[in-house]
Amino acid sequence: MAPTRLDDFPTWLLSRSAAHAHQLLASAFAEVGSRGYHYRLLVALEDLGPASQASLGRSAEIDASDVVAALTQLEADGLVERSPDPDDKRRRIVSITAAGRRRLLELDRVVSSVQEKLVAPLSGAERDELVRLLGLLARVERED
Amino acid sequence: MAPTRLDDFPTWLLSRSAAHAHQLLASAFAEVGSRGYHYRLLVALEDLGPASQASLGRSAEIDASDVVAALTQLEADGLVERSPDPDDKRRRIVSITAAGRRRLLELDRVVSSVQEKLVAPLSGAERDELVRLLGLLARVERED
DNA sequence: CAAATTTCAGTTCCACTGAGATGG
DNA sequence: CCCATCTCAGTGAAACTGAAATTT
Repeated sequence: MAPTRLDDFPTWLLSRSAAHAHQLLASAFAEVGSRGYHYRLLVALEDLGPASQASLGRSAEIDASDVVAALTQLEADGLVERSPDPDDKRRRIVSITAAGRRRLLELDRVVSSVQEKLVAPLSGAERDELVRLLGLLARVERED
Repeated sequence: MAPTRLDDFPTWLLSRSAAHAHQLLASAFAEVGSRGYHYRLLVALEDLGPASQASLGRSAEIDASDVVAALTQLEADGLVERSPDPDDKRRRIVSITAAGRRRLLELDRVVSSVQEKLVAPLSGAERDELVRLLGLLARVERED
């Protein structure tokens, strides 16, 4: 055992790779004037259709307090709309606008190109295997 | 292509897994009154022997300004010592103490048990493959 | 009453930037 | 003059906590 080298620890490798991925994503988003939260919320909106802020937060795995601020920005950019829910007055129903859909398609391209850049050193089979293995870790995580 | 689902993106899976790993590590370190930076600096000290703060930072991949604060804590706990470098008065030479070595062994055990917990859902072969694939990503990263 | 939603304010952690002082 | 080192101060994103108001 060589406990002095971090480079074989799964935790270390994961942390390094994720930091790299995060940096690629953050700078790619920044180049088009967006952020990870914005993309994730737009994705959740397309998945769910018009939805409450709380359910969007659960779907995008973003804390409720952060959802408020991010949606305020998206609303200011005309990408989403908030309206009161007539059936439940606690809720505000959020829907994506036409501009929001266009923006999402644009961000999809940005994200896809980042994926490509990230896994560039791997073969097709290796990419699939990486996704499969990480999926196994994520699945267990989710069961906690 | 289904661009609306994040769950197949390597960046997303990496982020989720790394967050999980980080949480496991952080709480394991916290239980014994330590932190990731402390462990990484102690490892770097064992790798390099007595070294300047700047070189420790490069080895542990910790920003110079953060190295200062972390070493101040380690010094307060008696785990490292700082002394002026007679040959280069800009430098402070950091060395690990006997208590620091004992601490490092203890933290090695903590870290090892976290690795085990993290990759528990994978078979031995799968663990090796995950490490290999992440290593490929990390290697390219390092060449930038 | 308990629970859910929205919101604000504040905190923590990590990683970085900028600047200044010292010295090579 | 330029570069490296150490240090402090401050910034910014991500994620969270606590609390309050409203409504179910």
